[in-house]
Amino acid sequence: MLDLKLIRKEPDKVKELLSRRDTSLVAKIDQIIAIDIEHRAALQEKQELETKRNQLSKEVGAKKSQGQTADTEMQELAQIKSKMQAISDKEPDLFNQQIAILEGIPNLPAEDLIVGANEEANQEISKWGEIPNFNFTALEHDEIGKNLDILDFERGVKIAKSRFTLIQKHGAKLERALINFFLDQASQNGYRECVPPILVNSTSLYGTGQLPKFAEDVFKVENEDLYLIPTAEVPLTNIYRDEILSEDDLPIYLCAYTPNFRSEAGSASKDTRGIIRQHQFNKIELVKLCKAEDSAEEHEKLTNNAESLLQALKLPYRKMLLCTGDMGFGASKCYDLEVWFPGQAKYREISSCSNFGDFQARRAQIRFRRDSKSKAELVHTINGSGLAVGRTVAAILENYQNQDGSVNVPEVLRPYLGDLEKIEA
RNA sequence: GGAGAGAUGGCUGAGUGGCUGAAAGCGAUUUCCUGCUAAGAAAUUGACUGGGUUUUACCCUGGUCCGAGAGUUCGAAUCUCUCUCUCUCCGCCA
Repeated sequence: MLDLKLIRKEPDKVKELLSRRDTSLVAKIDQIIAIDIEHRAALQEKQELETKRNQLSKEVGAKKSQGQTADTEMQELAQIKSKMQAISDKEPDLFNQQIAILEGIPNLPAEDLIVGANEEANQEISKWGEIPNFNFTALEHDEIGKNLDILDFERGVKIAKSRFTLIQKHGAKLERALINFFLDQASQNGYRECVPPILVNSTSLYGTGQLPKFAEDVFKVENEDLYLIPTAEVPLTNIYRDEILSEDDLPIYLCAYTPNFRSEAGSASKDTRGIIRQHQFNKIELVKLCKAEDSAEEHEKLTNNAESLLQALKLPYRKMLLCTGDMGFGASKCYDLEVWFPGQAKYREISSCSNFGDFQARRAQIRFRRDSKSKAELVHTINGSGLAVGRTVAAILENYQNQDGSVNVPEVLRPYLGDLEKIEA
């Protein structure tokens, strides 16, 4: 959520930055400012009435305790009360209108981003690794997985529904090996390993920005205020919700392996084959809470942490800096890591590393104090995948495939698989 | 699932209608004191927010907040109702 004070103070700057994302947002800022003026007038009026009420009530109390009557004061109070009725309905109403609009406004993009409407304007920052040159026709991962009997799409659908897949045998082992490898790496990089709840309440989803705007993207538990997490970012970021940390606590590095659940509403015919886009998938998430002045550097470091995993697995990838129009709702700056899929002959996102600035921290009220005298300040939050496990499995199947249908195991994973070198049917 | 108890500031914990934004203790900060440390003394110490002042900061002056929401009352941490959560015991269970 944007800072209302910033909107008041520098409306033109806010509008200019938001228009880089989407020009239609400018009107919303104007709306907020208009309501804000009205709201503050109403608030002032209400507070003046409250002041009077408090004064008179005190006088009534004083008189009554001395056995005197206080009819004049009581009459005046009755008048004030009826005036307050109207205003005390209006004031919170205006405030709620303001918040409702504010909740739907995305974060300001960082000033140095390329302005663009969609992924076509994203900027390639770097490329790593060599694209494998097969002397046979490379298969796509779903084909390879079926042939090896490690991906069972039909039965996944039977058990649940479409976009659910049964992973088994060496596929399941590979999945587990990756989870362990990623967690070990995260630990080495200083991240605190967590096993958080994977059902969270609506307040937590609000804190990270999934609610209220993106309610249709998450699965909700019936008759409970609980949702399946779409990413471990939600529970991890919310660990310190409504808390004031001390400066020494920062930066905080957190990581967790969790399954993630997404309804994929609106992506009906996208990626229907394979395990690229599933309702349930495993991911290791990296989260950082830090001071404002450190967030740019911490963001770079977190992205490097994610990149180093692809490098260790020797998977070719490119690093994209997202343009203003392609970024997620809460991000102010975002790198996507895209891994090469030889079967599909294209790069696909495998990690998204975002700096949220204070956008999430304001919603979740995560603050810190520099010393005992200073005011509480919002932290900055940063997160990224390190990495999406299912997509890594898919990438390994495609990049490490052999002509005979077998798949080599990346060297770095062999210790995790009892020194297995090759997955064969 | 059944029965009961409870929810107050960074923490412990008083407070059953006005003198309570909140006793007391702990912790923290500042100052004083002893040659350092330890001990001791004093003061300060919640969050959010409107307005004034202001480059900020500081300051001044209001308002709201004692789990959440609604109600009673001139006045609610305190009374009533609804909800949420926590704890204890019993039952069930990985």
